[in-house]
Amino acid sequence: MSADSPVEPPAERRRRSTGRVTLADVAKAAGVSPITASRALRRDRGVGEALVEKVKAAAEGLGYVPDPAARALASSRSSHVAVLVPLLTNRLFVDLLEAVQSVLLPAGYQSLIGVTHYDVREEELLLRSYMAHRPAGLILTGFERSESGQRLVGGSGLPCVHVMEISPAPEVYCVGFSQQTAGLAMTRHLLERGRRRVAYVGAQLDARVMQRLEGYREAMQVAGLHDASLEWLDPRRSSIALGAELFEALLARHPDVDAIFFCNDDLAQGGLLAALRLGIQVPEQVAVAGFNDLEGSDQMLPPLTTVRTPRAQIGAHAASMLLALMRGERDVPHNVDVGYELVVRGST
Amino acid sequence: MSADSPVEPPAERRRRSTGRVTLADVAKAAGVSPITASRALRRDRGVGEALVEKVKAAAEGLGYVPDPAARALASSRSSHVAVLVPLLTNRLFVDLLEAVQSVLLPAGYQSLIGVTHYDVREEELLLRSYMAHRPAGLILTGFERSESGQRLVGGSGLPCVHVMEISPAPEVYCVGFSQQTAGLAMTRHLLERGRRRVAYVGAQLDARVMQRLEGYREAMQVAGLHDASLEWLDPRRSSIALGAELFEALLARHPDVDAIFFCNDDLAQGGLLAALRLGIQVPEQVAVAGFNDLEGSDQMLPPLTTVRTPRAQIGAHAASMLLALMRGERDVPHNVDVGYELVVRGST
DNA sequence: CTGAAAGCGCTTACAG
DNA sequence: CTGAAAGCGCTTACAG
Repeated sequence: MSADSPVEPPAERRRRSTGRVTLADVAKAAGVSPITASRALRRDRGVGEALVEKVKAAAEGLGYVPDPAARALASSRSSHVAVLVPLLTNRLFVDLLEAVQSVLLPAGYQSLIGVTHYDVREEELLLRSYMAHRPAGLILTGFERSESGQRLVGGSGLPCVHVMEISPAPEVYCVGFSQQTAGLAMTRHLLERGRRRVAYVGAQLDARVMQRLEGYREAMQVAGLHDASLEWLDPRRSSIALGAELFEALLARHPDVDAIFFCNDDLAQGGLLAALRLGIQVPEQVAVAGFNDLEGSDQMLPPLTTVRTPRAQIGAHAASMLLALMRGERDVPHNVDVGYELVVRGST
Repeated sequence: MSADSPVEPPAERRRRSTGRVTLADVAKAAGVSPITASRALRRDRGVGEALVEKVKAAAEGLGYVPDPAARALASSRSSHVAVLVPLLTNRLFVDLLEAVQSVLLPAGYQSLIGVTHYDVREEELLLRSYMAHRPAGLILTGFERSESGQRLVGGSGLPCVHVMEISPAPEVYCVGFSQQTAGLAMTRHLLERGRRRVAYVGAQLDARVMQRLEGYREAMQVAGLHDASLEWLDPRRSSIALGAELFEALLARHPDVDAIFFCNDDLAQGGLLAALRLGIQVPEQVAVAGFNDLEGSDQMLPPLTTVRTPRAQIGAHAASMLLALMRGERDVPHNVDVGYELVVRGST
């Protein structure tokens, strides 16, 4: 055996072996061709059950790990799924991502997480950069994007699932709920509690915040109580501090307001803390409602009434849907409405 | 031109072109060989400035995007950096990640984000799976990992930067601060305020929480005030609700406690809310301190005294350090201490 | 149901 | 400073 060494150098020098256990090694060990080994491992078409077992055993024994790069190059499809969310600082999207990962990872897919900061230009750059990695699929938040971003997605022909919103469009896959209906439901709840001067406070002003506003408007108009001066829209990033600031400013300007519907729980928590600071009674003087049921909302004084949004369910369902699309399944439902839940606590 | 079609099919049928603009196209357009084009684009070794410009122009003109899979396969090094954090539900790590991404993305690297849930077995699985992608580098949180996780990292020979903690070990790269010293500083602050019965409340009990505990112990022992029954350690996940629960339980058991040092701000916020609910005066009856300066801490009643941890700086610095290591730079500083800041507010 | 050949798009290792 | 050849580790497209 040691006799080989002196003769081989020239050949050896040419090689660039990475020391990796390769599919060829597995095939040799199993006594089949590399193609068969490849097919057996991927459970592709018919390969005799006996062979599949033999190949799997060989792979196991050698500690074979398929090379994603080689696979991607040969098949022009990687094991990556690009997942784009607006923010990681909103717990909502973290919960969504965790659920997505919990479905995708066991299925052999890696998530490439992109944070768009609610900026369509940033999203487009991310899309462009991630597309170069030939992802196997896409998960995108909502439907708001730039023209060319849209084209990138459409032109790629890649399976794509949109999350958080729903859409009747048949050419689009989505998992979410009607933000507008949820906004309507919360406003109705406040009206049913006897509130008349109900304000809506929105920040960030992304599409979903505006859809909730639509629901609020509809409920207020139906009740004949709509007053445009009670719509407070601030483009700044949603936060506890901003909620406190807007709560104080709104009540200074409109002392007769008897309920505030904040578009997100962090704002509402800030509002509740401001009320404590200012000695304003909640809900006696003013009722406070939020959206999303974020951490801490149930601990506030008083506990915050809000809309619980099933983001974990959305993430898991979207990932499963994407898996089905990537498998090439036909008649996958396009539009999945997972609903929402009104959670009434002490603040209203 | 249309005359070609009838003759070519057999050859065409063999091809599997993806329609992508390839390096060969760029090389042809620039009138150089693919190798030269490759080197020019990567700014590898000497390629005439004139040629570099010509190649770049050609690439630009054709809209060339390098194929990461092909690059990874040929060089056995991808453009991925694996970044492992314990949790995304702690804002701390989100801030860290954002900073890492903001440095890595412009440099052409993608982050593969892995969430370990403070579980060394989960971390090991992630490591194993990410290693298959031949990442160009690693960013890991802390030093606590399984034997085989350790071996995976060490054996790979990959550049690796550890974040959040520091270590004098010369073979290890890290960016962080001394958690123990920070814990010591906060405890001293409470003692200087005249507090004598200072409790430490920790949850999760990961390495850093225990290091802060060490600092607390040291300060208490030096002051001759250490009392082991005032160390409250709960393995459950840190949260606002848990902080409220532990605050109430601790004061019920030890009514003489005059200060509580929570290992994280979410716990402390919960403690503050519980105090409000129970009518316990903060800081008069009991002072409350937290750690990390998370969102909302400055909005609490009273505002929370805490330790501001420069996680954005840590993330950015770690990413730059990794970039230097991946470039093969020598004498990169091993151990970067970015410090921390005691933020004294109304709660102490 | 299985396999020999070619190719995916790059870079490494040698030469010149 | 530039290039022709080979190879990275897989899978696709054809055959049988």
